[in-house]
Amino acid sequence: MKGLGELERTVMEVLWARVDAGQGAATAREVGRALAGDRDLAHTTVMTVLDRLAKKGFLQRERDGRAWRYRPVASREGYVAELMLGALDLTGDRDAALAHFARSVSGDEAEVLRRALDELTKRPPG
Amino acid sequence: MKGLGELERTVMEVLWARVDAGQGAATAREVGRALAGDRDLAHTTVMTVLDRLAKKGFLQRERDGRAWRYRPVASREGYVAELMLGALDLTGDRDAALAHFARSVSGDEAEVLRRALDELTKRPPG
DNA sequence: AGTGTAGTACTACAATCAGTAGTACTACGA
DNA sequence: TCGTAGTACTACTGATTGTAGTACTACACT
Repeated sequence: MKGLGELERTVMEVLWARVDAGQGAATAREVGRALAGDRDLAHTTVMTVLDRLAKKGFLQRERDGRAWRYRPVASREGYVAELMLGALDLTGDRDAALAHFARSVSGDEAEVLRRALDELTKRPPG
Repeated sequence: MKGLGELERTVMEVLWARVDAGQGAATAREVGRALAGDRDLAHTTVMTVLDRLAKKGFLQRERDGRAWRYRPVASREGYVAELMLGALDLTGDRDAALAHFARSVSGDEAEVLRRALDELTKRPPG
């Protein structure tokens, strides 16, 4: 799993937020507008980033008239989980790394993990 | 947390293996020898990588005569756990990402996680 | 029909990072 | 004093990312 740059992640964030808001895929123009204020990027810059993201497989695009609409392929959580799994792959001893990780999260987060694992037991993954 | 390059990680691997083997910090020459066969790098290349790793805070170095000896600051597991935590920081909703992650590991790994979390309960982190 | 606007594809350029290594200089043992 | 090991410093290259310009096309409105 490749990491993304700062701007690339910001753009993904915009797209994910739209998913959360129940809005669909966005055009470059829309992403640019969402970014305006924060960053004042040239329209082509936004297009380039969107295009690269799509080429890297993070976005899927579909035509809407002459324009393209982009939507995230994975959820934000899915992406983060992928990154974490990728980190895990960097070591020979995944179990040791996992155990170490479990010990490094906060108490509340440990609870979240426990609960998710419990759910797993009740309703095994499909 | 910055990610490391391929060679950088390989070098860290050599140093971590030495820790596992109960050998201490290594000189550039020793790292180079450990790498030989796999890769045939110039001595200065190894030195450069070691130096960069130290500047990035992954290695600590101490004098041994005229030479430097390098040793990892963190354990392999600690490093991986840091990476995973870093990925987690990329999202606003850490809990959702954690839960997603818990659901994406294999059954055996879920078990490892559970056990580590159980240990946490018995013997809280200090 | 002509013109402006939005949209695309293609190209480009600078900065940073990582892999790789050379050079110049120093210290030490034979 | 000569070779060897070691360091510090510098450098080059390719890939990635942020950033954006240019050229061309489609469409709507006057």
